[in-house]
Amino acid sequence: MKIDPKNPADLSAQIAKAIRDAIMSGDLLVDERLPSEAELAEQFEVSRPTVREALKRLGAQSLIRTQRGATGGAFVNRLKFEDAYGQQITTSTLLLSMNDVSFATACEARYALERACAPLSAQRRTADHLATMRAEAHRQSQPGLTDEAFCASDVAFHRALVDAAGNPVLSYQLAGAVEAMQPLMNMITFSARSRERIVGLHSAIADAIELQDAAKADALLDDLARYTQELAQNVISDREAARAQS
Amino acid sequence: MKIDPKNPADLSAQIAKAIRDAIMSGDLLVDERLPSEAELAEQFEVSRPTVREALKRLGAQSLIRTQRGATGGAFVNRLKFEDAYGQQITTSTLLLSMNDVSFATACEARYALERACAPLSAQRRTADHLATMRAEAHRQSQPGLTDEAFCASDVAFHRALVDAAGNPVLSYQLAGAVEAMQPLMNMITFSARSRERIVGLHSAIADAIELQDAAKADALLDDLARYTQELAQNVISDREAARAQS
DNA sequence: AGACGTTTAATTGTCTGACAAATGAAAATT
DNA sequence: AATTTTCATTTGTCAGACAATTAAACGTCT
Repeated sequence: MKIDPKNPADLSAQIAKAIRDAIMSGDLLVDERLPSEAELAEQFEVSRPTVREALKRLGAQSLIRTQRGATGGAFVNRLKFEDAYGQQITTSTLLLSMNDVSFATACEARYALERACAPLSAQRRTADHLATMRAEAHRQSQPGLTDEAFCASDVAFHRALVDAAGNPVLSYQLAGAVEAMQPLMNMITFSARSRERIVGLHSAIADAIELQDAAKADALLDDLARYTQELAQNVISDREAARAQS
Repeated sequence: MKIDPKNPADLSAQIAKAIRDAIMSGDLLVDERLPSEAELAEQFEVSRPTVREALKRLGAQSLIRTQRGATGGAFVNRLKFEDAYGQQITTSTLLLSMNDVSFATACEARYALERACAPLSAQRRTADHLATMRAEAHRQSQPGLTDEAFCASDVAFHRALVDAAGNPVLSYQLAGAVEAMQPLMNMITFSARSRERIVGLHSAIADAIELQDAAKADALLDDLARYTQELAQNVISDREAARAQS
């Protein structure tokens, strides 16, 4: 973990890579303490600020945590699912917004992934998950709700559906897809009529999950996906019409 | 983008957050140049090393890129799917290895996600994707292959299957799940007999995708998932038996 | 005037040395 | 023995400096 070619640029990146590799290969174990910044500087034959830049890079990926004081230092961090959620959501959100990903593409991906969870969710759903889904469906039926609040509740509903699968890996993978969709969803204005239909589908999905009817849940998610696409298509058409008129 | 409470610790983290928020909110556009490190230091009323630590954090997330020279500086980076792949894979790999995620859980997630792609892949597969799948299946049938090479080819096969769906968001989400499985897959030693069966399933999957038979592909993936779980279970059982004996 | 080499200014990358703040352990005191 | 004080270690921050890189501005020659 100490090879640095004589390329005197990107030193901090090279050091970060060396330490990252050591962590990923198991050379450094969870909660193990790294040498102090001064020692690392000596080992790598660089200055302390350079070492610090490398450590900050690793900190940004939640690979290490630092603590001040006598027994402090940098420690290999046990990467938690909740830490990874945040990073995944940031990355996914930026990916969608910076690459001109169409609503259709993102929506297709989201519902494809959710439908992958549905059979497992139907099989393993607990009372907790069902209660959350029903509570969110009920909230969505309140009249005074803003579009943003409606979307947020929609995300919460689908999160509960995904979490019901009882597979943290799936929950993690889908967190990004579902949450990153929210900015795109916010462009849709939901009429009372469309809200009614969505809430109806949500309730039906909750019913199917409760009855452990995976095929029904799958079909309903397919309906919901189609309807969401339809709503988005209308928004896009309206905009183009308005632009043609002006 | 310049609020810093008088808390004189974690300054670089606060600055990184401020800039990150500015990027995510659209205040800073893609390819826009940030102020120079010296100007940022002045704006935030901190020293240049502190600013640099903040920039390194953002660089680690591929949110900015830096360039030296007269017209250089830090620029808001257009986050590419390929950049995000790498981060997702490191994060997913560490998540699995550091959280005692069982092979069964990871495997279940992986195949659930792949089965979500299958219908789309069947619908949109190109000659390229089919050729890759068949080439990898053929490679897997070579006798002299090491277990690692077999696994790597397995990953390539499934990557092609996922990419055939023609949805970059899906490809991105699944890259982590599929690649992060590889270290876990490597614990399995594949006998000639089990390889034969896997290759057979792979070929059959390629056939189903070529014929655009989504139901068949789904059923075959289910078979493959079950068989993989069975192989892993055997490895685990053998180990426990060996431990009990010693 | 145009092509080509040179200088120059701006910017990042790195280094040195220093001090402040936090923190736990050891030492001193009650 | 319990509590307080001191102290060493480590991270967090700062100031100033120099090297390396890069493109634009400038000058020179044809």
